[in-house]
Amino acid sequence: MAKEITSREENYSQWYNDIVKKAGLAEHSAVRGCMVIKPYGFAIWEKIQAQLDKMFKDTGHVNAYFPLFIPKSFFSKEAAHVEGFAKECAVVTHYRLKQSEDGSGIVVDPEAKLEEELIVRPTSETIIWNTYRDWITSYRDLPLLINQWCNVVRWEMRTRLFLRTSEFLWQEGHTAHATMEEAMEEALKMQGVYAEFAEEYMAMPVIKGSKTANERFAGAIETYAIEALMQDGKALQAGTSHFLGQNFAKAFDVKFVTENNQEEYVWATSWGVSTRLMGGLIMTHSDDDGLVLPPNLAPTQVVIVPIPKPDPELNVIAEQIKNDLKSKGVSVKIDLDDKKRPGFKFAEYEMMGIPVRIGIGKRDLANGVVEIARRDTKEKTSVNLDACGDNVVKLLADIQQNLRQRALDYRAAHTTKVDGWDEFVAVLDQTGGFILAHWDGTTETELKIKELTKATIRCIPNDQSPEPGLCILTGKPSGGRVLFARAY
RNA sequence: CGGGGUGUAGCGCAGUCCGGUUAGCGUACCUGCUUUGGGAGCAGGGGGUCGUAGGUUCGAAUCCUACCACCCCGACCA
Repeated sequence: MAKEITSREENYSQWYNDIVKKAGLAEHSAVRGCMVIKPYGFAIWEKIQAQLDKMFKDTGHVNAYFPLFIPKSFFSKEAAHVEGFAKECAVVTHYRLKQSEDGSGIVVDPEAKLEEELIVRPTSETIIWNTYRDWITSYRDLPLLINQWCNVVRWEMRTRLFLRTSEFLWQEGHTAHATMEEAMEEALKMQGVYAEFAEEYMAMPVIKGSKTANERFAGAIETYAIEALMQDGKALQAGTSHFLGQNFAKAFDVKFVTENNQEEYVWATSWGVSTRLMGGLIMTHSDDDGLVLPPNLAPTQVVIVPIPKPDPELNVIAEQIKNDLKSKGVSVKIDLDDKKRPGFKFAEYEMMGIPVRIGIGKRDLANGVVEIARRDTKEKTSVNLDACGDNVVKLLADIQQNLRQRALDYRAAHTTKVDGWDEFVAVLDQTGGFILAHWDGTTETELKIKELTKATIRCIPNDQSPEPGLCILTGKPSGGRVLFARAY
């Protein structure tokens, strides 16, 4: 019992931390607020990256890379943007160190002060739009559809592994368009890409919606988001896509000439998802035995464990199964470690969330079968050796499907329509989860509700149906329900 | 940034109040033997600037000061 984790019921936060650590995903570093992503955690991130990157390419985007540092003056060109990020920026002021006068160590050389301070990017709109000015002159240059994979820094006061760290990895797409309609369409398209990725690959159901003015990205006209529901009943914003209007084009003077020889400002979008997705992945599926990974994102989908320990006869069979599965596109690992016993390995692979485990023992072999165990339900079945490959392929698809269905069921059971204030408060405290309720549309009311209950408006659902009602707080008229929740 | 807590072997902890042998326990690790179908048993062994830097003292894990990091709860955010 070397690696027990805290149960969700006992302490959800601790459970999350235990999984991140004990599944070998990440750990705290010596640097405040910054994490080390360990090989297994990074392998999952690489799977996420690879799939998203493919989806971006399939929708016509290309990758590029822009600088980590942004001159302070660029940063302050778009008023709302500066205001939104000013409080959490790391600033580079000097470019040299030297031995201190008294020999006690290294100090910042006061003579090496930068003429203009550099901001470590919290997001790259400004440096990118400053560059786009030179790249865009004609309607023929549009649309410009660029993405970059990089790190960003937002100086957070309170951090949690993957969910909120001072430095994190993400991708940010930045596109330029000739018309408002096209930019709007792009922003919605990428919200759709994120939603598809979340549902099909992460098996994490999401609600697509737009943000209220209060929750909108600094500098955006409209922010679209995907919102997921975690197992503790709290919402997680898993991706955002912004329609930026002409705000950045005007701030950085990015104009193009139309077919009719008219000079116009460019329309913009930006969109991003981050390593925060890892947090969502963990909290959507995992259980008290450890991580549970959807097969589509598991670095290793199947592990083969010879029982009681590897020997030539078993290894040959294991190798056959592995080759068969590999030819079917499944990633497989055979555990040839003869120092650890099977029970230990079972627990270890469950902690790591490997979707399928195949046990091969002499007793099985005598009967021409292998034991197949699935991580999501922990069911074990005996399967004929010749049917093993097909069976596992089917099982992986089934696990992917089951995880998604389970998450959908959870969400359905934790989404409540509420019409009165007392009920709103009661549901928040007892059931948690998403609440669909009427709101009068003002920021003032939204903030008041947040102050009273800590719940925020996660989004105005894209598929919101018109329905007259009364605001749960003020009783003023509302045209439709919005999605409330306590959030990460 | 406020309130509370923690920091001693890879991990988990005792010892700290009330300073005084050689800093201990569990686990992990190494060696050997016996084991092996759900986290093996026995025996032996290695591993510590007690978070960092100062200070008090004959003597500091223990007392004092400052700093750093992390955890929990708040305010801010992806």
